[in-house]
Amino acid sequence: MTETQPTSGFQQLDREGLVQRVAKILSRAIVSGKLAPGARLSESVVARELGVSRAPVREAARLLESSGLVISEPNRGFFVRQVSAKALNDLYGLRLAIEIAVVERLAQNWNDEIDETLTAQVAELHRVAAEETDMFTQVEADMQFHRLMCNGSDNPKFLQVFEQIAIETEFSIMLIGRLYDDPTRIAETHEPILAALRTHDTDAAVKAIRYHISEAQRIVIDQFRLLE
Amino acid sequence: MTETQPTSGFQQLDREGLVQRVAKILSRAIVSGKLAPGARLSESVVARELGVSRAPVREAARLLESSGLVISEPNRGFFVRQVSAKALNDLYGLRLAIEIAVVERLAQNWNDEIDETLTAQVAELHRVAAEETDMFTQVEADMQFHRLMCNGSDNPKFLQVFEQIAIETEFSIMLIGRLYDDPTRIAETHEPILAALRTHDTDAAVKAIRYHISEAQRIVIDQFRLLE
DNA sequence: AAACTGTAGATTGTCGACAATTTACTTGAC
DNA sequence: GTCAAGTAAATTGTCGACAATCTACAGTTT
Repeated sequence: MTETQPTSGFQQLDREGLVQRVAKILSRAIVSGKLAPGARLSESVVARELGVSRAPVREAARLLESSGLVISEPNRGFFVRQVSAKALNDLYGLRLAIEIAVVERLAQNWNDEIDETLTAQVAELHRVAAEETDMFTQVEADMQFHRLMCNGSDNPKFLQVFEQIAIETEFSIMLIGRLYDDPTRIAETHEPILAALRTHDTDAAVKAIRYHISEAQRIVIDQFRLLE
Repeated sequence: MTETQPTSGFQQLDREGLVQRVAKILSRAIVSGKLAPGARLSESVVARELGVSRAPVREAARLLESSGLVISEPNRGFFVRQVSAKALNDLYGLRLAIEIAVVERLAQNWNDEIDETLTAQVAELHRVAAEETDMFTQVEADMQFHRLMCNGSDNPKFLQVFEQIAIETEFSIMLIGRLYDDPTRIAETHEPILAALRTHDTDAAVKAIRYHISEAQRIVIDQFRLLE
């Protein structure tokens, strides 16, 4: 429906604006830990380093502000956000609320397409666990499973909030510096959720997701407190 | 704790930036319906009308974008968001998920201060209903009750998401143009929630909020469909 | 007539410069 | 030595101008 001209196999060339590119670079720098929490994000410095003017940098920073990676203080500039154990804990609280609603819907609107997608993602989880890939890949694969669930809920709002949560969560996990648990075990703990959804058992699915998120929360928070 | 200089009763004079002021003006214009959904938000026109340069207008528009009032199309500018019945329905779905989590917490962490605050707000609801104030005031008072609940949940994340929801909801209700229900009845339907919370009855509170939100959802959506 | 091409006007995207504000440092009084 | 006031450098806030892009309309071809 979107493809109007399937004549030649030309690939859509990069039409994303300067602002988006700057935002991506900055967000990578923050999530990967190159910019420590609390660090000042100087417009002039970033602009000079990237060889652009300050205007796109400012807009990119505003974008990052709305995804919660940086905060702006009037007349003082942008700073990489400080995360506290409490804030991280609260984040998981929000995530639980969202994901409970999502699995409730999924259990009712279950179909083969979603089944296939989620099953494949659990397989992917096992694959990256076995191959012992880097932490970023592991965390991303985990998040992707939950993202797919939100996407399958048929409510874009859940996905929208989840994306925000995902960015902050990854940010915090990267801060911890190492994976919080055995990757294989993480892969396995997704299976009860899937099993419950397959049988349209709403209560079991809610219980499974509640357990899953709470476990992740406990482990991450424990690890995080060690840094404070 | 925030007051460091309680010497004289001076009021904090307007230190909020130009961006915030522009954002507030635009947001008022959109929510009040002066700018119809789908309308283009021309930077140059707005800048000229307000007597400022385009830079602050752009930033304000970005701010509004993150609160969901406008959307930006690259190289084409900003447009007032179109809302569909489905989107509005989804919004209430998200709101329900959040508020369920909020009342669960409130039922457990109940204290006199919150009790007092919420009771006062229900009284306020009855007051504005009796005085037959304008719709905006009515809706705002309703939202304030739920905002106070989120605020009392001791999880700023819930409040943050709620604020986003509140803006979009008010926007949609203003679109409908008239109040969706009898104000007095609205005021009354908040009481079961409060009653359940007072007795720390989590299940009853969840049931009450579920009923409350679902009713509002049903009424608003029905009204909204008439516009489409 | 329908569809493509080209051009002119308008709008957004980006930039460098100046004004306003904050920050760091120095100076001076107690 | 400590604290306050004053000053200079650095940084953000805002602006007007130019470049890149889009939109609409006219002209041309089939």
